[in-house]
Amino acid sequence: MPTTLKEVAKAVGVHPSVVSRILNNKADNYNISDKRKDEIRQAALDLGYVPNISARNIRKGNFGCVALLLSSDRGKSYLPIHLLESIHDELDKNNKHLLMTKLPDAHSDDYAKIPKVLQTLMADGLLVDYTHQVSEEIVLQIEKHTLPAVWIFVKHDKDSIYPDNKKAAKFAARKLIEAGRKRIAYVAEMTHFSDDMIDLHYSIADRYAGYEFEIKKAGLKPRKINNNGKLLAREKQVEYFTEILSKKNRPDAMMLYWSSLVVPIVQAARKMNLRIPEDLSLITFASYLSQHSGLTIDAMVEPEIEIGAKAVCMLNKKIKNPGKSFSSQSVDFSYWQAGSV
Amino acid sequence: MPTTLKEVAKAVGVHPSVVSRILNNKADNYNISDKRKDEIRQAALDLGYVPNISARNIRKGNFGCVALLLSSDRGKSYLPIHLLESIHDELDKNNKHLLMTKLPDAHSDDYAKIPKVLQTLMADGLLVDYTHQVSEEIVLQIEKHTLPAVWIFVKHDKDSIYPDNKKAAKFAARKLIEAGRKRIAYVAEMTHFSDDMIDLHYSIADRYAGYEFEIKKAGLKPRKINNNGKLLAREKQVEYFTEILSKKNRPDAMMLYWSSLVVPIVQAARKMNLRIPEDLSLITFASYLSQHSGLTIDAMVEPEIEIGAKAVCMLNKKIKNPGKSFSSQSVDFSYWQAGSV
DNA sequence: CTGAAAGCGCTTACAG
DNA sequence: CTGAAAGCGCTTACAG
Repeated sequence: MPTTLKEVAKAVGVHPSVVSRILNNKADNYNISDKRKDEIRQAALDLGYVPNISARNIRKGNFGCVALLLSSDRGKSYLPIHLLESIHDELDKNNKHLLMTKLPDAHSDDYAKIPKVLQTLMADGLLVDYTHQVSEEIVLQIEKHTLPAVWIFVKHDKDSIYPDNKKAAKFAARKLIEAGRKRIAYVAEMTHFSDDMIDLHYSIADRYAGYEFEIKKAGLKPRKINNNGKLLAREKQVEYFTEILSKKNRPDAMMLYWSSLVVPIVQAARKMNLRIPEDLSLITFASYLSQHSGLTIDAMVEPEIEIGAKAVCMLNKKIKNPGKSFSSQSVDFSYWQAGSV
Repeated sequence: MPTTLKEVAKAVGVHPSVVSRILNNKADNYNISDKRKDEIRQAALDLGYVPNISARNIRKGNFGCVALLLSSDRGKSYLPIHLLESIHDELDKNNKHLLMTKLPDAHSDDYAKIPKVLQTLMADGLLVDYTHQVSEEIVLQIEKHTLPAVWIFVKHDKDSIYPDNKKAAKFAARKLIEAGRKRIAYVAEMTHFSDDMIDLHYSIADRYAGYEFEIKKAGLKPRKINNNGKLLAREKQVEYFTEILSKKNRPDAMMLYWSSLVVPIVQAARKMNLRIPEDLSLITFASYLSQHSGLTIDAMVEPEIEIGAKAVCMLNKKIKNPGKSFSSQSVDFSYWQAGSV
């Protein structure tokens, strides 16, 4: 069993409160001799004393901890390492810890577990990372819960931090227009979403809207490539894009919903002997990490670091002002240039 | 301030201990009437009562929590989402929470913070994910620490869970040999490691060793492609591989240290009009996620889910048997077939 | 300078 | 069936 404060005190022959004061540097007002301080600190070290945080927390009345709530379903929450690190670092500045928690999803058997999970959480606040629209029930459960919560990658009126997808899409479209492209297509995601997902992520609508807006403004015609909304197996994708690129009136530029589309499109382009960017300009949305993992295509990069930091800031404010809500904030994408436009 | 047990008790007009017993289902032996049970549960619900976990933990003498220790340095720890989820799920089965903690690295200014971080951790055990050899100092700090620890993705004699890279490399080499390839090259990583990293990850040696073993066994000649150990900018990589593939005696198969090498090699192959796999067979090491993010190359896939689960198992055993060590365990890669061999 | 005491919110033998 | 009490390990006014 771990050493307690009492044991350290006994070893030195003083009262536990003295040890506590010295170890917590609350002794400045008391003119305790350096000798005694050293003596006590050394004893704590020798005995391998580690303060019991639970005991401390119970006194302080908080947990010094924030929980990151994730979906259990693969694909329903988005947790790139940079987001995680940024959340951690920002919490660390406030001497708070980060707790990871997957919440059972609506259709799962464990659904009834949610309240239990939320109850057993040792956290002062919640960071909710449900990338895709989550069931009403979960939202309700979380809002009903006493803990302050901030939502990330989701567009709510209040208490959310999300990337400005529409603005980024406009920016990307303008890049392609400025490059002199005339037949600029938008390629929607085709593989990521399962059929039973009714509520789609806001980025799906917003990216297209931004694209459409700029294209029309430039007097061009929007074209959406999405295989009629049907999923397409990985193997079939190259074929699909090859066909599109072999038409007479083929696109001379493409804007991709997500970087997973890059591989089949680049393969199709090479098959058709189309040079990038001379014959075909490409720009995609991508994760921050893509910049460092060999993406050779220009990208609108998710502002994961900033989102993490801002979310923690907002959550801290909510923790300090219980019951208060804050306006949601959008964050701009950054632009990663790789010579494909 | 949150509702306490006492307040619930007062609302119903009973003693706090009664409420505690009923809410924790310890009331079976006491024949408490269903009516009273319902009454108390309802009151707890109405008042939004959430038990204070710190208070509970302090009584139980543990934290119900395990900390995952990560490096602060990008690239020094490897945290794919499936590993994280698997760790979470396995802990969840044991009603334990997961705490994320980045530890300052040896060369950082915050280095002195390590002991403090370790001290302030509310955890019953440590899962250490320092993918690359970590400084002696950190190892020492962690071993000195009273908490039981398990290391993942690292090959120690004791208390570690790691993937069997040598075995996987042998398997991959055999695949290429069985496909009738004669000029099988091994492509070492060139971009990931900075110059100042002296201790390299064991996978670097082990993968090459496995490859070399099988190649020699088959009477073939090992060839290592690594640009003389020098880093190569992304842009230069396609050039580099194009040159290699344009030689008369070019490789007819390649085994890649990591999937980040796929893009430049595939691009170079297309430039040279080499068909995959007819003219060039490829097989790479990759993360579990790659299978779902459009990797079109056969891969030895990191067993992230199994590693997470096994690490948690071992850690649980260590928590139950303080001071005891366990033999390290290796875990096999799985093989992802994508038609490139 | 130091100690005795109260108390954070909870659980659990123990007594009735 | 229920209550009074002790105690988990700590911190912090309060008293000396």
